[in-house]
Amino acid sequence: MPELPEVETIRQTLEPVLHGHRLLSSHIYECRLRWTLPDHLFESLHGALLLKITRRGKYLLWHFDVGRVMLVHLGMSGRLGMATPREPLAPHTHVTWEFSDSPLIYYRDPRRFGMIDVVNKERLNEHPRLQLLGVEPLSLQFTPKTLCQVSGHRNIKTVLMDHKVVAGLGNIYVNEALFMAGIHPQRQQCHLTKAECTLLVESIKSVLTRAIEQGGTTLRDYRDARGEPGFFSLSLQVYGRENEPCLKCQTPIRRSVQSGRSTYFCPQCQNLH
DNA sequence: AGACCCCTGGAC
DNA sequence: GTCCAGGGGTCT
Repeated sequence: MPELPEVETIRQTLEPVLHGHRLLSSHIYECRLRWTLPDHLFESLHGALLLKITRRGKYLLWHFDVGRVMLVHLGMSGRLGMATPREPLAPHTHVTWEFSDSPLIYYRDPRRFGMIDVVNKERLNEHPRLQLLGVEPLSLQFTPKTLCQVSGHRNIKTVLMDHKVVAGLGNIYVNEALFMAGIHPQRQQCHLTKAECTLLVESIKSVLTRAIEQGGTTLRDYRDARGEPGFFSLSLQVYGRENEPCLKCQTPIRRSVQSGRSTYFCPQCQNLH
């Protein structure tokens, strides 16, 4: 479900509620996630003050004043939200956290592809899920060079989906950025011109920035931490538009499958050579 | 690079 | 019933 703009929107809607509040208690209702939650995972955080929530790729990092950090990844169907203490928990609720003077925070994940972990601050960058992540796409470190330096003959869509190269992109925004840049998803990365790499980097930054401004993309069930949907769905140019006319040239949008994921593109506007 | 795996739920 | 889904880890 959530790609970088959705995770960032959740961060932005959750942090103002929790920052400066103390974690009083937590409860694990369902320990089966991508990796099973240990019984006492959150114990070291009880009584700790939440300093801030940051984001790295699609991971949310909850920094506590005891030198511990909680990592949360939402997988495909994970959701962080707020509930009143009395209301019954929705199905597939894995964890709830009770913070001082705050609504009850829950994590819910029907497909169980998400993960939650807690680590020492000093060990954060060595965490197996973080240490191999590439650059942040909205940072100054993400440049045309990032794409040029990748070795091999992979197609450009696969390269952009590779979090070791650039962290946080997903299927929606890769499709959208490639359309915006006029680059066919099956182009070999090593055959892109410098100008195309530049345009692609600009397109990625542009589409992510606009998506964050719209609160992300709600296709089915994505909601921010307040329960609000995202409105970038209204701005999608190719994703999910198979057989619909290209918004630039009217040619029907095509769908193919690359690495098991749907790829949407305009065969007219997106150059293969 | 690609196939397969992990899961549930919704559309058809 | 079948197919599909915004994730990614782990094998060959």
